[in-house]
Amino acid sequence: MSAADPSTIDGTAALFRALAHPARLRLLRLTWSEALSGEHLARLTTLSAPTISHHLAVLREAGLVEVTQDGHQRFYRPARAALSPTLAELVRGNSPAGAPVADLAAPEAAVTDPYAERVLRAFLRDGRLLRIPAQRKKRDVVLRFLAGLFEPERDYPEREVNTILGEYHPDFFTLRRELVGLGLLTRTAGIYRRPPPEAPEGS
Amino acid sequence: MSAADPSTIDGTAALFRALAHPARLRLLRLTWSEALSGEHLARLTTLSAPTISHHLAVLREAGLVEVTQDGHQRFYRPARAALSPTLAELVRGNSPAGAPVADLAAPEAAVTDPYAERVLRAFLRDGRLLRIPAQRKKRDVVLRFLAGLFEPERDYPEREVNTILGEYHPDFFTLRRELVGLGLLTRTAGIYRRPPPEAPEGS
DNA sequence: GGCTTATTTCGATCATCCTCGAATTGTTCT
DNA sequence: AGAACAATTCGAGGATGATCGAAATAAGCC
Repeated sequence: MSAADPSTIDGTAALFRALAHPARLRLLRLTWSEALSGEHLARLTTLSAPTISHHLAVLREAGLVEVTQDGHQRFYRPARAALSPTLAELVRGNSPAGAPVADLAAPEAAVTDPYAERVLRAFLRDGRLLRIPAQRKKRDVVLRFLAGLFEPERDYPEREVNTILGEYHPDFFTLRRELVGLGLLTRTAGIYRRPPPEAPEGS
Repeated sequence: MSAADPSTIDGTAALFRALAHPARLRLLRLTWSEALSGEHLARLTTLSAPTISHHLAVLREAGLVEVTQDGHQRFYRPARAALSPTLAELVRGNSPAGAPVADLAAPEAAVTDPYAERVLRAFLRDGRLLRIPAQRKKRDVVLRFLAGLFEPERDYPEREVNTILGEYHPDFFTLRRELVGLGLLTRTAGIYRRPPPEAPEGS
């Protein structure tokens, strides 16, 4: 129930938030060499028992400490594995090894065409578009994939379109223009829609 | 004037605080592959220009982004060096290489005795007491060093004694008891004092 | 069962932070 | 100089978090 998932942006922010208070950093330092009870920690710091309990709960919620119960006191120690990644790995959402992110990847993009799959694998990395393909055929593959991010028949204000496309490439403007140019999105009065899958193009 | 010093606990907390918001994580991600202007970022996210400016200022204050001015816009990119340490290194206050911390080390401990110096170097690491020496001679050296942390002739409530000693070792209780046992601290009515340097012991 | 100790929950207060509209500064172009 | 654009500062609101006293929970001990 705890340990906010660091593969999401909000989860990563929660992890950093748990570390963003000097009292909690001190608790991790004090317990580094040996596990300590909450009451012991309350006396080491100048904080009250409820406050220590609160901070330990935050650290536990973030998966940063491990607890072992003994008698009627609990001993806390840092969860070293959770502290092993670098800031850069966390910021980018990488697992240290290279595990799949695959989360932002494709809400609907059940890609079956082997050629399309190869192109997407080449241009998408970690949920981001490395660059916009220059070749028209490859660019079409990418644009169709991006169109799949939008639910058909739903209204999207321009700002939302920009946000969605911007997750994949900073130049959302070019992507948006090309999507409209191919008819994969339609624009009327500043509102964008993805046409129903039946009629992708008529020419 | 910026870039809160991560060798202090408060500085480290400030660094984590700068990373503890999803909007700022997103900004770092969006600028990872290419530097972007603030206005561009404002359109990629759904945030207003002042809000983006605020978040970029926070990141800059923490030394997490670099700025290059060009025309009348500024391009931001992540400061990768600042993002290279692991969480554990930051929590413990280690520089990744092994640079000196030397800050909590010794307010007054002008150690001149070469033997004492050798003992302290062996048992103190990064401003913490690795373990309490078992040999009496070595333990005396460490206890005399710890006594040097207290100003002579000043009143210390027990809580403050615990805090000061606790910075060096979790078992501040043993340390306190031994300091009193050697007469390096005196205790009267719950108040601790370090006696004047003239008369350390009479036996 | 009562008593003690360690931890947690609750409730309230106070401080900090986020967000944006409006206004300001600084830069480029004409 | 004046217009246009990007960035920042200022001020206000709403939200989140830190801290502690008091009370509740839980686990040993007598």
